[in-house]
Amino acid sequence: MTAPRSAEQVHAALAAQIVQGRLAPGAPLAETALAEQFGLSRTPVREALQKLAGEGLVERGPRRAFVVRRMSADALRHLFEALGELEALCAGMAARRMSAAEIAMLNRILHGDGPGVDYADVNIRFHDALRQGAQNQVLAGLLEDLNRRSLPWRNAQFTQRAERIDTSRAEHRAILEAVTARDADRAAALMRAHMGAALGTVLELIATR
Amino acid sequence: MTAPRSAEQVHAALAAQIVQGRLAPGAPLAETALAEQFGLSRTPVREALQKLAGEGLVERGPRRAFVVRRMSADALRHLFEALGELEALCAGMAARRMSAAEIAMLNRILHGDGPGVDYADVNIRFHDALRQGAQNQVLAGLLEDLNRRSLPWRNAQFTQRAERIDTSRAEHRAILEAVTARDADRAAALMRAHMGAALGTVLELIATR
DNA sequence: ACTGTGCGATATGTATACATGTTGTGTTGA
DNA sequence: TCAACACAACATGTATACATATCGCACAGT
Repeated sequence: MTAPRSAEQVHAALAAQIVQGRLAPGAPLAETALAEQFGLSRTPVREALQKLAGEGLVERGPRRAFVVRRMSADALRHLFEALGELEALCAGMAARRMSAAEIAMLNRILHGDGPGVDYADVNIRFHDALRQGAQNQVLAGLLEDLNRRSLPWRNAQFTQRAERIDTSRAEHRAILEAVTARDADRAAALMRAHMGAALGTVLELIATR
Repeated sequence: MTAPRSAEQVHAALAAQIVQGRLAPGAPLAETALAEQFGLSRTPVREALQKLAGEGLVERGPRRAFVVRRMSADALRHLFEALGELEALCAGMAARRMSAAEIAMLNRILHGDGPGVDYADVNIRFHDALRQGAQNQVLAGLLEDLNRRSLPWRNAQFTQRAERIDTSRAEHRAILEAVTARDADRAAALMRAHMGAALGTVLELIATR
């Protein structure tokens, strides 16, 4: 592992560590320590931390120090609700706007997968395709942002239960059907329910911890 | 007016100038020149520029220099569409969740003001109250963000035509009625139409420029 | 005359030194 | 013994000096 050589690489490295949960919420991010760790001066480290703060992955703690962002149960609910509503919004828009070729691609993502492809991959590609299908770069950017911010908590439980995965697959197929039928309202409602179910289990797991 | 937190003051000053249109899209923001202008070193200026870039008010041009963000017609449409959809989403949620007291306050904002209050103020307070009424800090934050990003173009035409203001007032009252009736779908649809009308005129004005 | 290469200027990226503010601890007084 | 004040240590905020890359211009060669 070659040491990062620029502010952007420091940013990417820290973001990855936070998203993967290798840096727990509340963990201090002292500029001097990180600079020494990355073999750089404080300046690019500072720059990376400020960018992370702007993205909501990091916040200021006591002593104006940067710490990995902590979120209250309420804040988490708000984040997950926003994520679900925006995904639903995009699904509805995608049902109206996706081309036949794009819908065919969506179909291939869900059904064309052999046994070698795991659910997590299909899940990401399915949601990505719908985001693109909404044909609004601003909404896509917002969703990407919310996804990053929620990943640390969604990754807290790595292994989805098998029955939940089966249910999710069925929900994906139902959304695809609604999109194929150009039924925007149904696509949005199904996506809202899908996200609510998926994120609800995460919330429960976090609450019981 | 030199106070501590110089970087934040530079950020606020530049953001205000960009939002007010005093810095035109594409205008170069050289670090050295700004540092001299503010009587500071490049470090806090740099910090402010990076924060502005994270907020989408500034982008990188040739020579890696910062310039005031330019937006294509498509990007502007996407931004305005996202703004309208999120406002509609919040309006629907607010119709379900606002307390009676909050709705009464909304009523006072629209009807309780004398002729001395201008439309722009009422408009801002009305939309703010609805955003708060949705009771989701994340969505409120996203909307605040999109508002900032769109302000440079919304402010391009300072004076609303009188007939448009009257129409907007009527639309506000209709939304308030829907919220009072707890009709989320109607509130959302009315808000979507309201935003579409308000932003549509801006888009036309910019296109004909 | 046009094009390609090389050099120079200028702005950004990085490193380091200095200023400042906060916090924790130790000492002193009641 | 407890509380309050002062000092010291460490972290962030700012300034400055240095490194590096990119763009424009000029000159030379075809």
